[in-house]
Amino acid sequence: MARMSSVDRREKIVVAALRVIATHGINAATTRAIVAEADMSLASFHYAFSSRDEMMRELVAHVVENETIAALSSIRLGTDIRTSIRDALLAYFEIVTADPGHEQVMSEIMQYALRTPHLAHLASEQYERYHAAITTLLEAGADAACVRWTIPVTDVARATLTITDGLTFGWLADRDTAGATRVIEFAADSLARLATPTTAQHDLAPTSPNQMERSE
Amino acid sequence: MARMSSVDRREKIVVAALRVIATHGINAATTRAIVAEADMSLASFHYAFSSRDEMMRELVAHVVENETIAALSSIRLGTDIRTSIRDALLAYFEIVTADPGHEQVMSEIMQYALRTPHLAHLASEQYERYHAAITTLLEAGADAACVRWTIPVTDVARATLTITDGLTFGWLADRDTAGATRVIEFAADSLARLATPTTAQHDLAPTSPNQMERSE
DNA sequence: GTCTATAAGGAGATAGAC
DNA sequence: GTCTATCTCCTTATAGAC
Repeated sequence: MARMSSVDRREKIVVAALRVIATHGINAATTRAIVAEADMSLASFHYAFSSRDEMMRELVAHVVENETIAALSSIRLGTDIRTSIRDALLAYFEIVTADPGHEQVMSEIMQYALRTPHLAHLASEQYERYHAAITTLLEAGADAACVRWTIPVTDVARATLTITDGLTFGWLADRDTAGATRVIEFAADSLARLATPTTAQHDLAPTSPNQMERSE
Repeated sequence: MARMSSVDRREKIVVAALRVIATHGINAATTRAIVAEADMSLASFHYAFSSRDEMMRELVAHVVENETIAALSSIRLGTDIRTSIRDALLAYFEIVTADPGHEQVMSEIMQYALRTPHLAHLASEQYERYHAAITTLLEAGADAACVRWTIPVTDVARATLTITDGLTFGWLADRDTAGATRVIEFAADSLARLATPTTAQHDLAPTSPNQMERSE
């Protein structure tokens, strides 16, 4: 095996560990299984990391840093906010169904982090990154559709994140793609109702923002 | 230790295993940790179960059979459907926040089941039970409020389940109770819009109470 | 820097006394 | 039926040759 820099070797190990977790679950991610996947010796592992725990810390950090934007890059925005939301949810959901193992890995790693006191803060940081990314997307979507959100956009983002999490978890449990698709239609309707056209210049809010009239 | 029937001994072991999982996570649920919690010897464990796997199968089945209704028994129905839904979601959410460990255990066990080919069907069965329970509750709520659902009640149930799952997962990650509460308000608004009064005797639907009937 | 060999301990499971 | 003692395998981690 050729020499490689310490950083590359650590990266290689982490990526191999992610593959092992995807295939056999986080419980099977022993150092032996990981070095077999990475095609290196057990000693090389402990040359790169002082312990398995240290590797797991780096793995969680790696996931938090690299996983945020991938699912959102494929989103296209349109001029109708409901359609934009629906398409975005469908695009996300298609990523989930196309690679269920990936979401299962994310979920297992989050659970591992939540169980590990030193890593728990990384789980909430990961969640915060998703939240921020969706917030940005919702703002861009509103601009493109010439609408504004009638409640704080961060609250719209949290509702959206709640729905994507629920869709993911539920589909992993029962694989009911048609049912999930119907929920997406409902969610797109409901979230779109939180937007109102910006063409009217007055910014007078209606008495109950959640019951905004939609232009029919 | 006094003798106990085989069924009692197995039950005692399963309950002890659940306590271990709640305290230290499913990875720490070794046979040794479990028998220590159950205050019995290692040999007694293998007298009751032929293997740890067999115990885990029974544990998952135990959870599936006993966990369904607990969260729903406290729900009270009112005459306003939006309020009923909101109160029910808040009641569920309060159960989650009052005992976060419990939901984490359920989540870990579901994940374990999904990873174990022989047990995967139990995960979907568990999900189906939740789905059925919520369906029943939604039907009773609609009756009490003199409304009917404008889309199949099973679809309303799936949307509701999506939201409760998302609320749970998200709150476990970031513990933002206020944010979750705002999502519940949004969800109650959105779900209530799927109902329409039954006071008018004709079953002619009002003009497009929602867009769910839309299909591509 | 990377390897082989091995230490040290934890895991599931079993044997055999009582 | 329940116990103690033990087997065998697997785990993380390290020592020391090259």
